Amino acid sequence: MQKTCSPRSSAKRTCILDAAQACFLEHGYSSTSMDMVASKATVSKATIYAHFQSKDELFGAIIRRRCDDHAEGLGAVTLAENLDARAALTAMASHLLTMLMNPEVIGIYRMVVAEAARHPDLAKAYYEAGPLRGKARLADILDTLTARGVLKVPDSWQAMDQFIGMLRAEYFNRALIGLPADDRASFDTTVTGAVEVMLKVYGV
Amino acid sequence: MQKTCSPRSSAKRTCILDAAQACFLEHGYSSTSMDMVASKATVSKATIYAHFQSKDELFGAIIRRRCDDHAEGLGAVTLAENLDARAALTAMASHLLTMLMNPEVIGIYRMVVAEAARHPDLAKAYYEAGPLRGKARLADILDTLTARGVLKVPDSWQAMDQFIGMLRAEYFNRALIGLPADDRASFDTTVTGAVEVMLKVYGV
DNA sequence: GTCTATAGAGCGATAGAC
DNA sequence: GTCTATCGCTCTATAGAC
Repeated sequence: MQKTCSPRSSAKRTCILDAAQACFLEHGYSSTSMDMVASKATVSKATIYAHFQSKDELFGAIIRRRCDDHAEGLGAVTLAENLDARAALTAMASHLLTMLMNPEVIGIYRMVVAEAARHPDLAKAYYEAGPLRGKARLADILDTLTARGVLKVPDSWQAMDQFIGMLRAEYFNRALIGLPADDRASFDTTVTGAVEVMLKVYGV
Repeated sequence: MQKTCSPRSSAKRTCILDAAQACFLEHGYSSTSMDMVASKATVSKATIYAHFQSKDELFGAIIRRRCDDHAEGLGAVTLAENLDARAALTAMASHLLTMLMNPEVIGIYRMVVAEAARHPDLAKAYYEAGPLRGKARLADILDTLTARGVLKVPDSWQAMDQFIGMLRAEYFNRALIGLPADDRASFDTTVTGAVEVMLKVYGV
């Protein structure tokens, strides 16, 4: 469909994206050089510039590609017909926290935070393609549970923010800044605690 | 107390630290050059290297200095004698969220997150000097409120994590990645919502 | 301690052959 | 499209005068 072919999903292009992603995740945006990416992708630097106009554009392409994957991942959170509130909330929580703790997801988030000041447009694209879609999906589930009568959530967006906030608390935050997990806040205590709070506040 | 004097709090040293902090906050660690710092501090680059061995060491000195300030700030959250639970929680929440939204605090946190992979020791120092001290102080307040009989918090550390998590949810997260505030999540709705949840779950 | 000047390395991006 | 070779620039860090 394009003039000089340059297919969006050529093997080389994918190879460059994979290599660049690995480099960015490991060293951050600014500290990753195009030579490093070229070396990792086993192509020449000029080839990279044949596919991507600049380092910034390469960075953006990676963020966009990953966001699509995240969105797919959260779309997979479906709701079995006859789950009670506790089971449904627990499924949502462990699915979400598992995704948040994925090293790739943490790496992308670190980069977005780090480059927020200089790439606000990228942060916006990331937010809308990733977290926002996930939140919408999960708020929808809360509304469904309310409609079924197993929960009573007046404002599903606010409740969702609180739910996600509790899941992204200590356990996730330590991982985000690279600290080892603590005894006091584990995966299970975080999930169970957040679910219990939701049940007490929004249970029928 | 040192050989060649080089006092830790010389005027030039403080001046360099102030300038470097401003540059790091604005451009991030990697994108800040020593020339920029020298220019902003109106000293020569060589003078900076007379006070700090490397760019890394300069970065560390700034983080450490700021952490002391944060700890002081949270130490100021004291508890009036006859506050009820809602008033006490609201005071804690607005004080904490105000501090979190401070551009300097956000900037420092961004840098710690961004450099977490390459400066794990710094992240640890930051966490222990900053968030950990704050959490200990606030968990202590929850215990006091429980002792007074106006709250019933079985595990003050978990409750504190959940409280802080809700405060650091959407409203803070958007600021962290540089997005403008949203209608749905404002300062007031975040504080009020978190307090209401805490009251419903841990109220007497 | 503080300056000017510069070394020495690495960066993003491009030219030109094929 | 892909390569080799290189430009022009900026970076961290240092040398040497004062």
